[in-house]
Amino acid sequence: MSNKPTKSELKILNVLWELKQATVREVHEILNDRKPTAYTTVLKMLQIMTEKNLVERDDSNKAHIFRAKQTKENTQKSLVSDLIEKAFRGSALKLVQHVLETKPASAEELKEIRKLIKKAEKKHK
Amino acid sequence: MSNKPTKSELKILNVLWELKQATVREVHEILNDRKPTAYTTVLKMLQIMTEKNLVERDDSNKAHIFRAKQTKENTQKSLVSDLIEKAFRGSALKLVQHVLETKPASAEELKEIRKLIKKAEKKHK
DNA sequence: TGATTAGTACTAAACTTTTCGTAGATGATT
DNA sequence: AATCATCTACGAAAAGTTTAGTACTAATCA
Repeated sequence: MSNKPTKSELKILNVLWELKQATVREVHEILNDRKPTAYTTVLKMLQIMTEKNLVERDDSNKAHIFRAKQTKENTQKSLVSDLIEKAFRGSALKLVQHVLETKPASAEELKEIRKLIKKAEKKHK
Repeated sequence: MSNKPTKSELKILNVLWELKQATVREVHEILNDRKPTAYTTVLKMLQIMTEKNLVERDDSNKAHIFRAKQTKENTQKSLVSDLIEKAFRGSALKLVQHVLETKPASAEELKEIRKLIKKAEKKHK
């Protein structure tokens, strides 16, 4: 459950999560808009990701269809764990602190976070 | 303000932040305990980091002395921004949510986070 | 002073990740 | 059937990162 995708694997995963599933062409179209990229580059990445089991492939049609193997949530969790470990030496607090300072949350988001804390505090009871 | 250090650069930065400043030897001793590493590997990394301006070097003595150029806090902030951008598409809330779920915070830490929220909410007034 | 120790510089290999060209296969079109 | 468009497979170059050996230099010590 902790296969950390690389930077460009993550770009592809984001597209797949968005579209649920996609062909190489579809992924390519989106990524190519953001940054010019050869079609075969995306293809190759998806092949590698299939080998790494980051993605699954349905090859029953000519144009293979790809799906992310992990949910966005699980992947995000593993990225967060990684960051906490490597840059925050285990202090979740510090990370939250930085988030709140770096990305000023909206009033609603803050309310939402409050809820999460209440929930977490209950666990401590 | 947004030069993202690589994995092993971060290992070195962590040592420098801890010691405030250090020679290659000092950094090497600590890293080598965790994972056997040649002295010159650490030296080379510090040279590269000097070029990248991640670190500054005082070469007035024979054994050069290195200091991190960015504070731990600033670097952490930039790593968090990067993660939010790349994996959370801007949703700070989601990140906090994952942190609270992934790394169960202590009661004290939760109290601390509450404070931060209050502070953030004041800004919205 | 001659030998030893502790240091930096430089080079390059090894490894990882990203990129893309070329070839060949498959399916659609006329 | 011949042509054209679209696709996958494969190989390998390019780029980025990490590792460590060798050479040279400066300081120390016996």
